[in-house]
Amino acid sequence: MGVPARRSPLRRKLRENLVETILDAAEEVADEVGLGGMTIAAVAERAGVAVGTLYNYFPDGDGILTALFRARRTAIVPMIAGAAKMTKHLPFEDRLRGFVVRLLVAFDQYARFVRVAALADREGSKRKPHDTSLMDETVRALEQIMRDGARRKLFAASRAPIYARMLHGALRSMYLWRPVEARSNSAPGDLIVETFLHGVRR
Amino acid sequence: MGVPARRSPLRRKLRENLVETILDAAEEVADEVGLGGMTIAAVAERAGVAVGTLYNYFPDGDGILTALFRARRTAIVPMIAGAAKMTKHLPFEDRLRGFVVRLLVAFDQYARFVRVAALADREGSKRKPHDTSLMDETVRALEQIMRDGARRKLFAASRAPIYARMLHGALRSMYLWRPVEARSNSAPGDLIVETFLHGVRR
Amino acid sequence: MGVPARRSPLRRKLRENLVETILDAAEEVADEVGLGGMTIAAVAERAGVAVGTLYNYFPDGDGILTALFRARRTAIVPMIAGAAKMTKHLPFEDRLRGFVVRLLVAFDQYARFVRVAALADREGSKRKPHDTSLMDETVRALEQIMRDGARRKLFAASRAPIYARMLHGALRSMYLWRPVEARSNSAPGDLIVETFLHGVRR
Amino acid sequence: MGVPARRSPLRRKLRENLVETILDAAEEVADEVGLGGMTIAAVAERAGVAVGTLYNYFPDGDGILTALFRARRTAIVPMIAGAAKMTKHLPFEDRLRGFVVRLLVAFDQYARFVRVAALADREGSKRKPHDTSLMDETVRALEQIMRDGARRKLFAASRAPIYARMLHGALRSMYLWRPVEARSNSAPGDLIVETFLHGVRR
DNA sequence: AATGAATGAGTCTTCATTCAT
DNA sequence: GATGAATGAAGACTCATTCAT
Repeated sequence: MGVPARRSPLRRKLRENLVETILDAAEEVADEVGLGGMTIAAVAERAGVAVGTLYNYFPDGDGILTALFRARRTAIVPMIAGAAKMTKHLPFEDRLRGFVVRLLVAFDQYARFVRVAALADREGSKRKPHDTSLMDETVRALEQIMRDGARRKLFAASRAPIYARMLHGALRSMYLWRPVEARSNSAPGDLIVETFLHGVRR
Repeated sequence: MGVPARRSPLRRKLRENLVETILDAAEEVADEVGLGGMTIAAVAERAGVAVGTLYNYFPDGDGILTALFRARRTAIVPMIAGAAKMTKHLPFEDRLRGFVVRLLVAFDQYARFVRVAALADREGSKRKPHDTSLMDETVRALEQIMRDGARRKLFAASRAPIYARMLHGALRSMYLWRPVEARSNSAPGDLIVETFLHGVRR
Repeated sequence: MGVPARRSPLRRKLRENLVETILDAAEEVADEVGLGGMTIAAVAERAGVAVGTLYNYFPDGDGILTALFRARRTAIVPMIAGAAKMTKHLPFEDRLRGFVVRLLVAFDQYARFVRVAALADREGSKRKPHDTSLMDETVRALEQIMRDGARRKLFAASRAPIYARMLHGALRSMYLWRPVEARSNSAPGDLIVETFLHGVRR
Repeated sequence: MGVPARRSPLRRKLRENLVETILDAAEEVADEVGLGGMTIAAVAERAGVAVGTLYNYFPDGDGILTALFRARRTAIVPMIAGAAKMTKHLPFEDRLRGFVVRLLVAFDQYARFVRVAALADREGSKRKPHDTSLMDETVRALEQIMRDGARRKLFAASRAPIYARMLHGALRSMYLWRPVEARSNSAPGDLIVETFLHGVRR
């Protein structure tokens, strides 16, 4: 089955929030064996419930993933949107710095899911393509900030979408790589942003 | 026991080179439904042969993917290595520009596979993790160029790996996005490189 | 993905003891079409369950046969060993008579399996060679009794293994033939033993 | 495939007698991996010909076995019949001794096939039950001899079939066991016959 | 006549989903 | 609601048989 086992008595954290327990389990399993390697049985076992129980809360296997992506999105997207909004009044460079710092903080808070989502964007699994809103939202927020920069005549408006993707990709690459290194180190993110900003400057 | 065979009116294009036909079919299918969604039957149908025929050329399903990755790697990695070597004598900035141009040309030549490989790096499918040498090789070449830049005192040596990943991620992101747009447009790649180079400059 | 389940109107006789139901089904099928002709689907159908159910109880097809041989061995071998032990104190001839009578009673109780096992000893099927302990155990017990006879100077010790195999083969041949005739007839077995005993006498 | 390989140049013993070459190959393979484990490809490889060639000589896979059994029967049955006939004039005991000696000589001449046939009698393979004439013929000849003995009032006529099977089984068991030991040793066979004869005597 | 690649039906095995308890 | 055994469609793989060369 690929997934270790960890026997049932765990996760009994009160039937109170079984939905969240199941989503956590799915997230863990997906992180360990990949979306394509995830099985309903493994999720149920990790959650400490019977498979049938999953179907009391979700219509089917994809429903679990859909819900997981929705739940995390509901938590993370406002943080991204908030980061964009809270820095709205700042000059372009400070805004980008502030946004990215907040973005990475948010991502670290949901590190496991971000890992799952980052590897799932457009993933080639047998499952239906899932919600990519995390990436989409990040790119969208970055694009908005870039358009802001363009509006301030720092660069041509046509560059905004490319810059947004450039920075997104750079951060993603760093993010997926960093785990190997020490965590909770914001230096790489800072370096990327500063390099980008300097590069954008006239 | 057993039943007659019927002559297939299907693609008989290159019965001469069935292995390549099968690999192409696998590449197409993987590009369309993802590595995890790929089935032996789909590959066989796309290749215009019976399932049994695949097993005359490959030990099993994973063997097809292994061969696909090996075949493409054999074609692409030398192009990457060659791009790195051919630009060895150039000053840092010119070298990076030259390398990336050649890199993107190579990738465009193998666009479908690059898409498959880019989405498969570290993918979480039920299949064994496959050859990631395409990404690895690209990052490695970029890192070497970056170390070259560090040697020329353009930036601290400790930044080389981060810069390599930064640029790699930026290019990947642009590459996976661009397909939607017009192809054969080197502008986004140029913009990314120039922005990066300017950002790195003192 | 996946499709509904239908309540099976089939043999629900001992849902309580599905393992034994499955082993019985395998035994029946093997007796009818041979070990090599046995298919998982046939066993499942005979047992009145879906194929998937077999895999809830056994790791794979061979696992079913392994379990069948183990189960029957567990039941029969002690009967053989018991027959040998219970007759230990008797003089050679009486011992052999007593042993064979008990042996045949035991075999008649497990007639179907004995038939399967007798035809499977050293069988050349595509399946892994299975437990041959039934034959082995019988020959071993006979050999021990024969050594007992040799110890009592009834014949040379070197003859014990040959005599054991001689009697075993004679009984096997009779056993596999008799089914065609009336069962529950101990006469042929008695005749064989008496003939053998007389033949051994000086 | 189970069967080693032994590359093609062998067995070129002149296309003269391809049929016999193929039958020999089938016999060897069956002896090594069992009837159930035998594949057409293995037989073809062992025979040093292409699979298609087999179908020029036999209608299908079973046809090869049918032909093998027929060919060997054609060779062996006359030897058995001859042994029975040549000893016809002898008194019962001498006749049985003479017959068995000749029988075992014949069997040793076709040891490989006898092994295959002995394990195949009623074998549980996925193949149709095959010609069992070797066993049948042996039992038949023994039965005839036994009836001869009964006619001479040495024992009741009803015992003839049982005695025939008894002796057949005893010899079979010894025969399948002996290979482990030194071959070309007629002592066990003699012992069995003498013991039987003594046992039958009043 | 010989070849052996191609064929595809038949089997085994997995796992999402159901539902009686 | 929770349970988990039962279900069977779907996918992987094997190998007897065919037939173009």
